[in-house]
Amino acid sequence: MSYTMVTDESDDAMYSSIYNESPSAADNIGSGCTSRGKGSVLKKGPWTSTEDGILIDYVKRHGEGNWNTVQKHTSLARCGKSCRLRWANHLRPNLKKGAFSKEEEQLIVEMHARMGNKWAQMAEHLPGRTDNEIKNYWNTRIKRRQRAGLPLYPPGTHVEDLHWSQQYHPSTSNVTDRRRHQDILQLGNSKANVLFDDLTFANVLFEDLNFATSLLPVASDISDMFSCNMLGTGASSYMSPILPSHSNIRQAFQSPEHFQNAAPQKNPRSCSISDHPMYGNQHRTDVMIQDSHHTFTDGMVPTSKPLFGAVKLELPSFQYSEASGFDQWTTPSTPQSDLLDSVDTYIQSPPPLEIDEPDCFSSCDTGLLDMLLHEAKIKASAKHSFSSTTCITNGTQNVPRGGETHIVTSGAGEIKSSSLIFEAFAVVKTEEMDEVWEPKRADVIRPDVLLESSWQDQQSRFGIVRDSSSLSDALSLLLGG
DNA sequence: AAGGGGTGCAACCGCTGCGGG
DNA sequence: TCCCGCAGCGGTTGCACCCCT
Repeated sequence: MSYTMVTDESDDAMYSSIYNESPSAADNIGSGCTSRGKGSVLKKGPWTSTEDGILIDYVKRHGEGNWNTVQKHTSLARCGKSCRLRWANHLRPNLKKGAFSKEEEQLIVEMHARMGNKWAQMAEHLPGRTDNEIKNYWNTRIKRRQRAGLPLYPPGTHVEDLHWSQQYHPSTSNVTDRRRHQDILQLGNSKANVLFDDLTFANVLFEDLNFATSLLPVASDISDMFSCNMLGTGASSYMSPILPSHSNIRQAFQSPEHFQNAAPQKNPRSCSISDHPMYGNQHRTDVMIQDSHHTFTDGMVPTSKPLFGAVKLELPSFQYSEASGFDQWTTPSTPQSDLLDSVDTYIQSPPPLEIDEPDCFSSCDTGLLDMLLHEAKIKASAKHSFSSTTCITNGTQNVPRGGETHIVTSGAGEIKSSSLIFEAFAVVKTEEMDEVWEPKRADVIRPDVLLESSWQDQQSRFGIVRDSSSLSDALSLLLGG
């Protein structure tokens, strides 16, 4: 749908009446445009063609910038911000109108996976497109995919599996990002919230299970199953992830060293989530799904509205510094060393901690494990064609495909996947809220830890040669092997 | 045909960063 | 160093249009 909001001359008069003379006109003066040049009330609302012409003429004569002087030098009763926006989004030359092309759509998806809601930065890589356009597109896309029950990122776009970790990495999330998350959640501190922790982990699990989709054909199904069974929503796996409040994270990780100090360095096995300020002392958080117009449960949640236990679901953003050279990334022929390094590190690294309770699964088994395994067997038996060298970049454009370098062999990926699946069972277990759960492997699925120290470091630090055999066995079970 | 909800675009709002005085 | 104004960004809202019943 495409239509212009420019009104004709008669509308101009109408809007003059509405915005400048109506009793409510003063109410239309937002704090963003408070100046009242020439003693007149600044106009708001849709632009008229006359106003457009005036602005275009002004820019021709004076160039862009100095938007606040537009009102002084012209008859426009618009604030500078409004002028700038109008020019940038509609009037400036070389603007590309119309629907996004497939290439543009894919680029947006991949950029969002990498950048998060950095619309302006995305617009820089889409000539002729504005940040507003991209933002609107993304928001509607989110809703579309949400309605369709699809994951936000199409299969094959796996960078999102990384940026969850990246976003929670204290040293890489910038101040602005952190600030913007301050109002995500207002969680109290009175008592431990096991469910909050559970859902947090569950979210990570879903992400990782989706990640594992390319490695494990059954993983996505498992993920969906999890979302239905664990959360009881019946929605897609992306419907109701719960993330910890960033403000809490900020408190917990005021410095990179903070976690290291607080983390169970001495004896990781003795780590309890409740030991850490990030995970301890959380209120129980229930899942609230809003799905009304302009309310996003996926990717964006209005932060100006009170959230009852709901969390801003801004998708994990694989935030890169501007200096990281995004252009390189957009050029397929250029080595994607940074991204791929992350990918490879993330995927190929085995879980850092062993499952130290041999009876974990039995004690944690709520029946879901059996169901999962059963389901996995069925699916695996139906998918004999599963290759042990599944390319993790299947379907993505910018991550090079194929080639040993970028292919994750079944070993590590499987280990991770199965490990994460098993992680979930501890999570499932704790849905029985009456029990006090003391996770022994909290830092296994804490992305900040995963980033803070490499998997390999974790291994060496904890003196763990990963118990990969058990996990491989588990995977074999999942695959019906 | 009508109306009510959904959809998508345009514009506004609040905030931050930055540069100049 | 501080203050102030401007530019820009991201989130949010308003509203015209679409579509379904």
